[in-house]
Amino acid sequence: MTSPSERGRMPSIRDVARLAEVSHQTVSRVLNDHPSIRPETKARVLDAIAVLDYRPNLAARALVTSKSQTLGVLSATIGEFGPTSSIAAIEEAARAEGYSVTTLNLTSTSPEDIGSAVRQLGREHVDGIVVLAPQVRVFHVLRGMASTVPFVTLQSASGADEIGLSADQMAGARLITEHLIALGRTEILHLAGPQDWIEAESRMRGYLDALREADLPTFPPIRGDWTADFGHFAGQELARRPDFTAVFAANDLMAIGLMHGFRDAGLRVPEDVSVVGFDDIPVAAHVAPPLTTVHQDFSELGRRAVALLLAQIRGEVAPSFGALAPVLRIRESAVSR
Amino acid sequence: MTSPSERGRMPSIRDVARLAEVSHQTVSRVLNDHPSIRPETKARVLDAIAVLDYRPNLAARALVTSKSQTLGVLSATIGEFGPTSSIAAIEEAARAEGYSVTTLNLTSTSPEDIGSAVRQLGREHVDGIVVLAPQVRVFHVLRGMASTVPFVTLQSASGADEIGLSADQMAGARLITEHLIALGRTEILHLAGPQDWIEAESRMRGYLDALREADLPTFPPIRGDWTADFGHFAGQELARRPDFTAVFAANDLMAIGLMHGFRDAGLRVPEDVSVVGFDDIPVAAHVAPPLTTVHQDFSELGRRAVALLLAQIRGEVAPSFGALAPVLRIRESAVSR
DNA sequence: GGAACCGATGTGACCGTGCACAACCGAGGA
DNA sequence: TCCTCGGTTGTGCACGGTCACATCGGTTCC
Repeated sequence: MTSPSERGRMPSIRDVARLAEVSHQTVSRVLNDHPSIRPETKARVLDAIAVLDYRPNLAARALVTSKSQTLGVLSATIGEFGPTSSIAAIEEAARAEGYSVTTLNLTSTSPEDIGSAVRQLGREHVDGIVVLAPQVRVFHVLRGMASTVPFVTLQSASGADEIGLSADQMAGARLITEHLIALGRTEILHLAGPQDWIEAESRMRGYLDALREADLPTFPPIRGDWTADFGHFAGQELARRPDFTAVFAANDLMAIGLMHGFRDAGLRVPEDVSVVGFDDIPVAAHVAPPLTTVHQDFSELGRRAVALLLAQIRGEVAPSFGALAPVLRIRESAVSR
Repeated sequence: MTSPSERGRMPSIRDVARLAEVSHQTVSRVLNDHPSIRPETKARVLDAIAVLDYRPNLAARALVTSKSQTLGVLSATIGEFGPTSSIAAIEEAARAEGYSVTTLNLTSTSPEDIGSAVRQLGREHVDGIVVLAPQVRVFHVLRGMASTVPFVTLQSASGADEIGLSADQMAGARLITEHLIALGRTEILHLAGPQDWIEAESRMRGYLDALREADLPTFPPIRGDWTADFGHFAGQELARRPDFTAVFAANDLMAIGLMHGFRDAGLRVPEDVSVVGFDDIPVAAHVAPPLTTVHQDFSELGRRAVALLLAQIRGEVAPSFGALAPVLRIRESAVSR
């Protein structure tokens, strides 16, 4: 004849109720901050909770409410600095609001894989999803899914009507291209990101706009894959046709690789060729020469994503954020001729 | 008079049972691959599942089995390359085994915060925890908690009796220090990681052992904080007392900052001072000069962590892994005098 | 003075699954 | 023929919460 609490089980709401000499429902009310509970009763229940070291069973709660207090993060980026910082911020912001976070890394961006990833998160009953999958394709798949789960993407597509938010990539790209122009560089190449990426497109458009506005010649952009290795390769190749005086690389990693390639080929950065990047990763300030780039506040981006998603989940009006202003970080990899 | 499945609810195991004309228990058996089910019955159930697009409710399952099929990742590292790669690998390996992953980033490593983080994961009923919190202190707190949840740490403490695994840091540090010695560098400084970090200690010991074995003078190590900014600062300071010909920095970020500092002070790397790092982050090959360092297989580490943890959860014998052999990546930041 | 109402609490059902146990059936051995 | 046994299936309950509704005592208002 042992009581439930003696059988080695975790204490349940009913064990607490027994100890506090109230009904299990009263305990539930205390847990959920129900308004009409006498302070005295509440205190007794809280005591019992403390004595038994009771913790609510989230699975049971999820079962009956069909809300898991969990957010999903769908990521299609391979451990780069930016997305990683955002994810950390998302996680922190979510925890602060009482949500836990489960991440799902996409290894491919085929529609089937995206679909099954979203379904998997659905199966886990996440209350909402933050998507860090900056490929245009992913975006379309998601919109087509008409999923029942609310979601937010960290990258906005071209249209302003999208549910998404992002630093203003285009403005940043424009800013840094104009910086190169102001330095007197007129033959400016662009080492772009992969075709499918939303951010790659925005940065390229910012670059093109700036050049056009200044009546400067544009060159067909080189398509890269974001990696330093590719930048290195591109640098070696480009050095053979030195018909340019500056390169805007779509991210810092490629910019650093690019400088390496130029070095290999005997081109001097910044004197012969100025190089600028995008993102302001932690090493950007310390490479040789220190990289002029555009700083992005990835953490703030993550926090905003959570705020937006939670508003959507709770049916509140979404807070409106202005685009995150990009900041130019002028260092030494670009100088006037 | 509507059936449950018409009320807009998700189909349950009983809806499937009704359609397949079996009991709900039979459906449950099919879902769990129970051996004694007639193939014909099983087929009928599977049909019904497909027709209704039924998905098991994980919350209900977690409630009754008190297993969540979820692994927790406790991380105390701020978005560095290594841990991030490991986490991605952990996530992938866990998903492959049918587990989902929830991450929890520690902002402080005070015993209270660690305790509450572990409790939080416990509340979420994770089946096991992977700890990427390389501080000695965290290790002690965890051991003291006698938590009921199985866990694995990605960094082993000094004792070999610990549940943990790691690349062989000491061997890697030794390897690269010996490389410097072989190059004829005899006055070798060490820019170490923070006092509390297990990996910082191992790398330092590897360094000290190698020097001692070669009968070379050791210098009191400089304590850094892993960041490139600190490396930069240290480089400028060290340049004032050039009584050394090489520096082994405990990670690549600090090594890169260090080279920057030396450059600022007019010291030539590698001619005047050779610099080596640890980790082999993606930019290491592309900075100027390309950084000689020790390569670590962070992904493999993550996979092994999951294998070990799952074995522990399932009560199987843990697979025994040899220490992950570190690999020297010889580049140009260290040369013979 | 009684009805209506409100705050504080209790009662029972229900969420969707897995487990223990029972029941049934056909085969095989005594 | 009867009993045993193992494969196959069904019945009822438990898991730990929340929700809808009932209850009860005390005010308020007419």
